[in-house]
Amino acid sequence: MINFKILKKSNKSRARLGVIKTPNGTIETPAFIGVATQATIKTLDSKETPKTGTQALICNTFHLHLKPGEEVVSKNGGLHKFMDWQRPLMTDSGGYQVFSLGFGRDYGTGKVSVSDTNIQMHANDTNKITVGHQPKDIRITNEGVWFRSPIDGRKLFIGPEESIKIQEKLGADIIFAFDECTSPLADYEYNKKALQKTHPWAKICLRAKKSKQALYGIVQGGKFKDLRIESARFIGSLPFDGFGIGGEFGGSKAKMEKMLSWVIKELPEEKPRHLLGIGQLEDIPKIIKQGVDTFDCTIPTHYARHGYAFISKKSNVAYEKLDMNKTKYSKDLSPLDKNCDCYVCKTYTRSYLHHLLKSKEITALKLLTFHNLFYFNEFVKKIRNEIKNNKI
RNA sequence: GUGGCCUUAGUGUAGUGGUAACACAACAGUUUGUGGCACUGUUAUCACGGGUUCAAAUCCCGUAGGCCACC
Repeated sequence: MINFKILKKSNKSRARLGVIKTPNGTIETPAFIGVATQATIKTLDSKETPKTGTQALICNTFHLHLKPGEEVVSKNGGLHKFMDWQRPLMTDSGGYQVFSLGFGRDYGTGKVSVSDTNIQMHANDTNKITVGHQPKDIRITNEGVWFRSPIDGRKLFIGPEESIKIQEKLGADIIFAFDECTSPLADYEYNKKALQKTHPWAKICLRAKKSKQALYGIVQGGKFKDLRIESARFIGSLPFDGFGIGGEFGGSKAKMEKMLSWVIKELPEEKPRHLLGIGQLEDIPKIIKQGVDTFDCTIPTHYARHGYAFISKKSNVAYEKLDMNKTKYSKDLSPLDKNCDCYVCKTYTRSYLHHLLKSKEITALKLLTFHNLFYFNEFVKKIRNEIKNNKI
């Protein structure tokens, strides 16, 4: 059960300011949701994470089903107690793993765009995936998906009903419908057929849910306008508590904005919208202007573990990405970001962080994770203020 | 003093006649509903000087430096 209140609508864009009330606290929107796939923000514990300004987390059904299993989580008193996070919590349905462990892995592609090297590798592969194709390691049927466990190789089936049952045992405040996330390499026909699975699955998810958890439906349709609109109309007409927007967006930022503009117009105004798995810093103002209320993204935490820090820039460019592995930081006595109020920036020099990274100390990953999350949350907080002050 | 062995990218090594390989480092890039340090590139006239050969890191001679054994 959640309650979404819109406090203010921008008159310059579709952006809006709001509050999502959950049984475990509130989320001020627009909000960045931290990715805690395995029931933790990697390197941080549940006492540290709130200090980054992170309001809510999203865990993953597929991963937690495999390890430790929803029964274990349930015996621990549910996800909130298990991970000591008495704040808003979401679980992703496992639908993304249909892509990431399937065609995503087969072709080495991300979901947003095919990277430069992959563009060359797959120059002739656009629309390569068409109706009838199956990924190597998983099998997608009308009823659900047969996965092979990355842990011990055993086969396991997850369909809409299974996903909901698992998510009920996990016990997050907001759960997601099971969907098929398609690849950027999939053609129109494939995406059309995928909707013929995702849409019935959405209804099954609604019927299967017995708990009072909030359930979000997920809009798919790839980069194709009529499919996106069809999906948004269908999913938007069902009695979900909110809506996720998933899948791939045609490879460029401009197309992502366009896709959002098609979809969001079709969704009920009064319900929250969550954009799944986006965004980089430059994406965030754009998606908020399109009317996105919450979004999750691995960028701040994932990059931190590769040694990158996001910092503010003096010039008018929004931000800068520092690779703290570079030798040039070995004697740099300045903080990561002198405009940042997080304790990492108040305490340590770049020189120290560089040293920790080169020494392969896990503290390096922790400090960078903390700073990056803090930076992202501050970034979004500023945008909330801009909406409040009629600037966007 | 005599005999033997060694010298290949910043570092450590592979390569015993056909136009230099690997690891780490360095440098440049990638990462969007998370494989916890990944991926993709770039970087050497093979100690120096001669010689043999169509062809030399590779064979021969000399020089320099290093290691070992013996007197």
